[in-house]
Amino acid sequence: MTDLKDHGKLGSRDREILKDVILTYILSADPVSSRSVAKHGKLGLSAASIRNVMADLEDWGYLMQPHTSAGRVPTAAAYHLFIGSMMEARAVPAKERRYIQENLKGGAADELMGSASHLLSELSSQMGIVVTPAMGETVLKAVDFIPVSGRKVLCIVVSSTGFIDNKVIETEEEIPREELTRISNHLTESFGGHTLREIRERLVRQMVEERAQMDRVLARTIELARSGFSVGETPGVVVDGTSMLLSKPELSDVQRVRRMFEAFADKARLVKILSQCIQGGGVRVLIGEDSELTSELDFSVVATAYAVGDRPLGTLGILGPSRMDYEKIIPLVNFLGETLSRALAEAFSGEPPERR
Amino acid sequence: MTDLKDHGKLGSRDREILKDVILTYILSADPVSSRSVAKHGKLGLSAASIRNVMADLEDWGYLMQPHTSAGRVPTAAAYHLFIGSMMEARAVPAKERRYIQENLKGGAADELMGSASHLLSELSSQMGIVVTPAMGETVLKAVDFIPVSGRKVLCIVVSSTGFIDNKVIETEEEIPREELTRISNHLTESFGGHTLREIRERLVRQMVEERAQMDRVLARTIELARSGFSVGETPGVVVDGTSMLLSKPELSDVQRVRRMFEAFADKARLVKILSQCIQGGGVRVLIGEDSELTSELDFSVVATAYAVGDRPLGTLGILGPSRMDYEKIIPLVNFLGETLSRALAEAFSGEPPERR
DNA sequence: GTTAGCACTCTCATGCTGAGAGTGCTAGTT
DNA sequence: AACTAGCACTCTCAGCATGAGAGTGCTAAC
Repeated sequence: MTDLKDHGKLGSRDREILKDVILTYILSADPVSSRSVAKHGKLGLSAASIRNVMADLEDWGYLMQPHTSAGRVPTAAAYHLFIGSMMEARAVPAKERRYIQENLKGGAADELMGSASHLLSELSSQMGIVVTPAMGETVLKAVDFIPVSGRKVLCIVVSSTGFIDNKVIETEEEIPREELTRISNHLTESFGGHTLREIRERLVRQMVEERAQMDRVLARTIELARSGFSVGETPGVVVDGTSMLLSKPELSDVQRVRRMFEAFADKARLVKILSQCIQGGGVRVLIGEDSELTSELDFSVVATAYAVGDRPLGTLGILGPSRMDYEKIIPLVNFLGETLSRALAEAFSGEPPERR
Repeated sequence: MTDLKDHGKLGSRDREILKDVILTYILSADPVSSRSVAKHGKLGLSAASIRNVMADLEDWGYLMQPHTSAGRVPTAAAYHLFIGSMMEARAVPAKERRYIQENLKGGAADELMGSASHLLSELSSQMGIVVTPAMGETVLKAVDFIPVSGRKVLCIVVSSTGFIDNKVIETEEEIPREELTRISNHLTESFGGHTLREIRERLVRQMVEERAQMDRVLARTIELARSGFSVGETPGVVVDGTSMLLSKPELSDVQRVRRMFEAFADKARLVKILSQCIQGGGVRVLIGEDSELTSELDFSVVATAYAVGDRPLGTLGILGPSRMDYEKIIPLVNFLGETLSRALAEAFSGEPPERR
């Protein structure tokens, strides 16, 4: 708004006070008054002096008052500054670590997604979100074709990380069971280890090149693979703990609750927001202004990517009012990202990857 | 509350007035006054006479007033009476029929569940719920075992109606890929057409009887089948249109919204409520008193079972404030149940079943 | 059996008031 | 020059009274 450039101008006392305000506000949800900072704060200043500083902080765009003579509330800029350079992350307590690891052990990939989402919401008291990989980007482990009836075939695709997707496709002619089995074995063996997208592209190229001398089996193989592998182009979203948000004071108004739900009904938007976090490692935080959804509601997103090896699969994170305990939540999201990555890798390779 | 036994005592005029009150209330959500019935109603009675009747109806437990000098509101008993003997069901309009049929055509079983739930909520403006079959009760179409790593095997079970469930199981020793394929073929061929529960039971019996002379392959088969077929014992729930409910005037209080969400977080309870409807054909309506959830919130459930052949698979229905348009919603739920059943049967048999 | 009339009750929106909280400013202190 | 005490000012919020409006119940007349 005003001079955000002079971060540097913030003296150490200004920073100390801003930090105090933010921490208090995160805890209380009420606008913070100069008096309460003076009392609670470590620096032995009077309320009046604090007031001066807070007025400056407001000029610089870090604080705002809901109305004259309410206390002051941190802005998005303040949170950014707080997270970037004044926060002291609190490591995830051993107890929670153990709890997470126990609940994220073994199981099929889709169960892992559910557990991760639930853990996020439970441990952060916010809404937990996990974006599952778009099948097209995953590495093929196995294919199976099951004749359903007539020319309909159920195609089941298993990714190397244990995700499963399926689709009913309709072939041009009825294909006998044995041939389906042969084809699926063939595809599994020759294409395992590549992404579905790669495979599709390769098959299409092959089809164009060899159109002339294709035999029937090859033609059928290509037909099946082309339609079958178009499975799950769009990633899914697993959400948990919506009711957590309802107890937050910022959602005491039904209108806001409604707007929130309408926003969430559009899963594609959630995916888009979360996906902003997939690039680059580590945890990313989106506050207010960064997206339509969060700004309208004064919400924030803390998210990170999970991956197997160097292949990013999806994102996971939490969503809640901007006023949240970043010192706890950022390490939590980080840890969950790592643990989920490891759990998936484990399912893949069979052995736990070496720990650093 | 008071003499509900003398339903018979309701004269035709009483019934007419009660019906008017219910219809008006469903439309307006406001307590309805004697005056409005007198004006709007067909019978040319004065407000005073209507008042007398309404006082009687209150004594008999069909109406209640939120407070003296508000209008009156129908009780659960009134709704039951209305649905049982005074409602005129409005057939689903042809346009909606077509819309439903188009959206419930083909596709894999899990997509069908999602579509059905969405259609329910969209067309009723209430929350749509579909309970998916517990895998244990479905008929086996095919099994597949895919080696994951070491002794871990991914077991994929396909039901004859196209539902898929999967599970990672850990075997006692590593089993080579070819043997897994042989075993899955064997199981698929010899047990297709039976329910998972039956198969498990039969295998366990077999294991006990032949314990002595079991060869290794048989032992492994039984091991795999036992653990693999324990898949999906509990049914799933697909919910859609939660935000629809938020616009209802009865949820203008955040506390209620919160209680509702907390109730819904417990999917098991939803399943239990909906499952009360699975027995007996047709549509069932639960109003208020019938369950903890609905009574606390003044909600109702309209649900029916869907089935393939004579085998009931799951239930589907809507949930919303008791004040809902039963004349429209009951036929809607009924039609959706039939259409979903047919769609699933079609996927199963390949041909649309004969129509009556 | 029906209706008109009227007193009564209850809710709800409105406006007022005083208490409380918090600020901004100024003048005085260190 | 930095800090603080004091004070006037502003804004919110809860409580209260008030009056309009809606709806009922009852009674007496048709």
